Amino acid sequence: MLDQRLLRDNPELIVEQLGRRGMTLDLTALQLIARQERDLEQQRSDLQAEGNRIGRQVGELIRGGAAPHSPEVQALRDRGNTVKQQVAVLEEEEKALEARLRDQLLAFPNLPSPHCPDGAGEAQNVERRRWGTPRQPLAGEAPLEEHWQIAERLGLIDSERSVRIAQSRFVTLLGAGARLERALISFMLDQHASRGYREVLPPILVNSASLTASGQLPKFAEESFRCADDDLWLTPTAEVPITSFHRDEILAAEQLPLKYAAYTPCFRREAGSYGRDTRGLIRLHQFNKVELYWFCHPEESEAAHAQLTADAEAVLQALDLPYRVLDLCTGDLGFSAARTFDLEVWLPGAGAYREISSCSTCSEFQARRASIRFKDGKKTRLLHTLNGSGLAVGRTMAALLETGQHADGSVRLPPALVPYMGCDRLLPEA
RNA sequence: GGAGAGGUGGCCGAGUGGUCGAAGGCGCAGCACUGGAAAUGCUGUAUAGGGGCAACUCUAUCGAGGGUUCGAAUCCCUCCCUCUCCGCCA
Repeated sequence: MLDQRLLRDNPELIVEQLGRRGMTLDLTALQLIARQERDLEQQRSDLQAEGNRIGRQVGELIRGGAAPHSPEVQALRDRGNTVKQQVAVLEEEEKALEARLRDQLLAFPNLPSPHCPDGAGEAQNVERRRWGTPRQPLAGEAPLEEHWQIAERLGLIDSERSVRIAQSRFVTLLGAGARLERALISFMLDQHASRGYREVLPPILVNSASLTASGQLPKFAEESFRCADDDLWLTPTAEVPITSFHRDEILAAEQLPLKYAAYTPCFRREAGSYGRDTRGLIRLHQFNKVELYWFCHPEESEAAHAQLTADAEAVLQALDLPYRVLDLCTGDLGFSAARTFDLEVWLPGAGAYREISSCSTCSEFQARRASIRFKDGKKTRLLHTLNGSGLAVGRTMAALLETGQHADGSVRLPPALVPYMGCDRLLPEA
């Protein structure tokens, strides 16, 4: 959420910075509401001060021996009632303005970081670096298979029966496929734990306040699954429960940074993506993800962002999966993010880089929505939140299958996974 | 799901209509004492918003929301949550 004071005092900055996202805004009306709201608040609290004075006077008079129904006391009572009515009227107006203001403020995305490259859309994302050598088909070799072909051939997934259980865009993992998923989750969590992250296993049903705090609500309600009879939703990412883990808290500066690594299933409706990535593990309504999350001091968030991204990259490196890092431009930035590095893994079968992690700093945007602060000396300040996938598990499996595919039909696994899998390759079922 | 008890500041805990944002204690911070520390003493120690250069000041907040009253932590209503017992259950 944006700062109300910024809206009142310097709306030009908001217009300019959201302009970098491609938004055209006129905030004069909203600024007026914000100022009216403040003026009303001033009037109302002055009136309340008078009411408090009257109340105190009545108390003093009665304690001093005045009869409760003497004309003097009665006059004060009458004035008190008048004041009360006036306050009620002002309060109602004030609440209405406040609600309008909040609704609108909640719908604005975060201001992009000054370091975020300007651009209109994904074509303007800036590639920062590459790691590893993308596997290409050898001359004369058969074309490389896509992961879903490999997975079906090896009996690792069953998509058709999953439709029977749920609907399309769900998969069932089987045998070595199920085991590989589990191995990857353990491997990722172990690696992050060894790098200073505290492991978390949060609730995966979350309430509306939690979704609002991290930015999915109110604008993106159609992206999440909702439980009809409760104020509960299936979490679209562990970012949601972790943000709200510390909602309404004031942390000590010495506690920062707090670093969490959480495995959760994630649920997304993927509205508007019909026909895209319909096969395999790339785009599902339910997928597993290990999420990295930092709560940190505002002055340290830029370094934290680099570190968090490096921690996500370390997983790809440990798995020998080539990737590149994109610095998302302002036009491609997510709602809550001030700056985002996407990690794109190389999929040899598809012959393309595909997003496998998105590492964002949300500056104080989520902290303000969730009211998460820390004591900076005498002052209480909003902290910064950062999140990144470390990694999306299904997509990691897809990359491993395509990268490790062998002419004999098997899939070679990277050495790091051997202790978790108990084997170094996946073989066709006998 | 049924029955009962309860939700007060970082924590414990007092407070059943009148200067209560809230006694007391613990914790924490500063100062004094000390060679240093302990002990002791003194002082300070919530959040949000508004006004002011500042000192400071006004308003709100005792689970949440409404109500009664000139005045509510205290009385009434609704909701939420926690605990205990019973039921059910992995």
